[in-house]
Amino acid sequence: MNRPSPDAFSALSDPTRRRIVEMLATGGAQRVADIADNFDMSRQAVTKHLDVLDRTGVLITERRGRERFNSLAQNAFDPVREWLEHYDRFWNERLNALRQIIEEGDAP
Amino acid sequence: MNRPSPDAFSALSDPTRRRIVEMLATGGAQRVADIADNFDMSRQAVTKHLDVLDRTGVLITERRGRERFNSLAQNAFDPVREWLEHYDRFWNERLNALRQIIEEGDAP
DNA sequence: TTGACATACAACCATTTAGTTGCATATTAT
DNA sequence: ATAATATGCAACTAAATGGTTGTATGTCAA
Repeated sequence: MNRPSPDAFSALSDPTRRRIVEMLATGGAQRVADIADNFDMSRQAVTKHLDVLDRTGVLITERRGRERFNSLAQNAFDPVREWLEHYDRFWNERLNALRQIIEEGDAP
Repeated sequence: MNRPSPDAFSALSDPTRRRIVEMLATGGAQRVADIADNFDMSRQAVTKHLDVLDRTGVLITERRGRERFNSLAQNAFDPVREWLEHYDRFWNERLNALRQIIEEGDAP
């Protein structure tokens, strides 16, 4: 009964999951219980978030003995970044067109 | 009874909304009904998505007569891009550390 | 002015999501 | 062997989400 893998976009859509990614990125806790200590919610709730991140490929989970170590995978958010870069091109064009007006209107 | 504004991350998390953004970015339809024509769902459902995008600041809505024109706002996804860029730095560091190993292991 | 058109408003529904609690299992330490 | 620890599994719940339909409102055209 495997749930469908959420995509990177929806993995990112939850603030708790973003905080988890931040923790792992900055070399913080990696074990489930240690990660959960940073949140005001149950360990099981955090586990669920970790599972979501795992299913999207954001996390790599390694079981050593009774402990589960979670670490970041590379390139997991590439689809998101690529999407943004692609459409940023459009926004930048518009931005350039508007920059003058904005600066003129805001400058002291 | 204003609903809380969803952030840019969750605005992006729905594929229908991403397609709407793509349509607007590529100069496609701007009126509600025309946008809705591109989807296999009711116009009202599309309106709800447009409202979500509007509340996050992704869209700018302009009412002219009986028509509503939707266009993209600039910089709406900046928080997302900044977040990604920040943590990409981490991933790139790890990637550099691993590149050698990967290349050595995979090269013919 | 009447009718058609574009949209808004509102109630409702099913599914998903984010959380909970209780209990089971496996591993380590004494 | 026993107890403590780390995690997993499962059932449940509340609220959010993504969709529906029906009706109302304002605007344009004949």
